[in-house]
Amino acid sequence: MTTDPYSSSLQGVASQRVADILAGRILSGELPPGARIKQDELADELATSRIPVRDALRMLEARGLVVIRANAGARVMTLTRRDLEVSYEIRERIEPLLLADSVPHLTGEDLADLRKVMERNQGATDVEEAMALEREFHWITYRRHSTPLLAQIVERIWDTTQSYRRDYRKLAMGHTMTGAGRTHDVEHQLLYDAVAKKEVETAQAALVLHIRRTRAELARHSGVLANPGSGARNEAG
Amino acid sequence: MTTDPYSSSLQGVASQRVADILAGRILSGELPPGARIKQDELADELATSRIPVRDALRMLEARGLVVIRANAGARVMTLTRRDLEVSYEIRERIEPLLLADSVPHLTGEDLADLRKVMERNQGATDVEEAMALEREFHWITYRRHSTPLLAQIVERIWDTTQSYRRDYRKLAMGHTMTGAGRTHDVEHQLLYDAVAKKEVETAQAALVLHIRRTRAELARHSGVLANPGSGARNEAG
DNA sequence: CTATGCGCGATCGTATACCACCTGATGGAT
DNA sequence: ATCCATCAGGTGGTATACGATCGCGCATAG
Repeated sequence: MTTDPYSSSLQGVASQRVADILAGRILSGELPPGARIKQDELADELATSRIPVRDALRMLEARGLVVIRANAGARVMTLTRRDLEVSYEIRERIEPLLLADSVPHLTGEDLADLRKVMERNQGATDVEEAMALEREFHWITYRRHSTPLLAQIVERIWDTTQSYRRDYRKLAMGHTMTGAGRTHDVEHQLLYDAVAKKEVETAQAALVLHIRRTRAELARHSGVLANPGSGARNEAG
Repeated sequence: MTTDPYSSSLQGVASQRVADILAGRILSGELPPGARIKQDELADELATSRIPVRDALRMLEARGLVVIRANAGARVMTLTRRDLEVSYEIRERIEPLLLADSVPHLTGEDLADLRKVMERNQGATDVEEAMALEREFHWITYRRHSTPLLAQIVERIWDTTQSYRRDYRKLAMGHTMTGAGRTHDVEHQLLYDAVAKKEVETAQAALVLHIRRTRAELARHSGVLANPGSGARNEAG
């Protein structure tokens, strides 16, 4: 039970329940990018009718987790290498905004939580655990934001890129465990220190560094990761 | 007719048709922020059942145009002053990315279109016309992008802020028609010149200036515009 | 052997009817 | 005057049915 920064409450509403379950499966990698999602099948499995399933799919489309094509079904969102690259460029530019909005209002307890997660992360060896902790770490720094709009955009990007980050981590774990892993930890430490001291601009710089280096790392390895990039300029019907 | 980066055609699909109509009403201001949307009513009016209407509402929720609360109905998205401010800060940071991605690939015809729209805009006095031309102008500069993800985010922000921009323009038209209006035109000219010369960084700078100044202008007048801002830090169930 | 077109099945989209539940408002009791 | 209970409107969900559309395999032509 990780403290997922997303997870909406509302248990009684079937569509929300379906959406949560589906989102979990996508974010956990159980449903990989490109996987087809059949409405009947899912409705049957979750003991509900197709309407909540359809509603859930629309909700997930809103979050960028699935893509729906009329009469052709829903599939888990796929990103091209370029999309992934762009996602990081966007993060680099807007997450500092979210951070600056939150940091001044973080409490002592928030900082304690942050430190705890950071330290647990430094000892983590399991990919799933590391991903969850990484996510939690950053979202604690964003915890006291007052800009849901911005947070939603950021979260959406985290969600849509999650599967690809996982693929990378699994790949990287084999041969860079000590090198890249350590750098990652150092960056977290830098970010934590700046956040704890409420040095907003330093924290922003640390965050940008962190995101940019991760992007570069990911780009370096993206050759082996799948994806038939369509180098098309805009779309035309 | 703005160059919508997605806008699926598909006329046969009722839900898409409903979504398009609803989006039009919201963007035109016919349905102002906060307006309630009743499913039965809309279904009846458009001679369809509630299912396509629900689907359409979910689609519009995905675009950030409406907000759906379980059992409490759908309403046109409302932004607080803070949301509006943040929207502009986001635009300031990510639209230059989109611009840089597109400008190098703009054709001579694109530039001709751009110039045409700019000149028509300089003579426009009608608020609706000016808004449409403003939108078209910028989207022509983005026309040759290859990053639908980024374009989608940008378009979403344009959509959700449209009603508020309209309110401002209507307000400003009365007493700043010559002052602010001229500045606006000059900025467009600066952007156009840089784009035409394919000076990407200059164009980006001009764009940032344009967005930032618009934001400042809007903030200055936002006092009179509605909105009961909830100064709450994050949400808590 | 490859390419083109056809047709059928699997799914999706939509319609209808009905019940269950939530929300907001109305009105009465303290 | 404030608070709580009740009630209608409206949405969420279920069940069922049927037309429309897309993918894919198969037959046929080159």
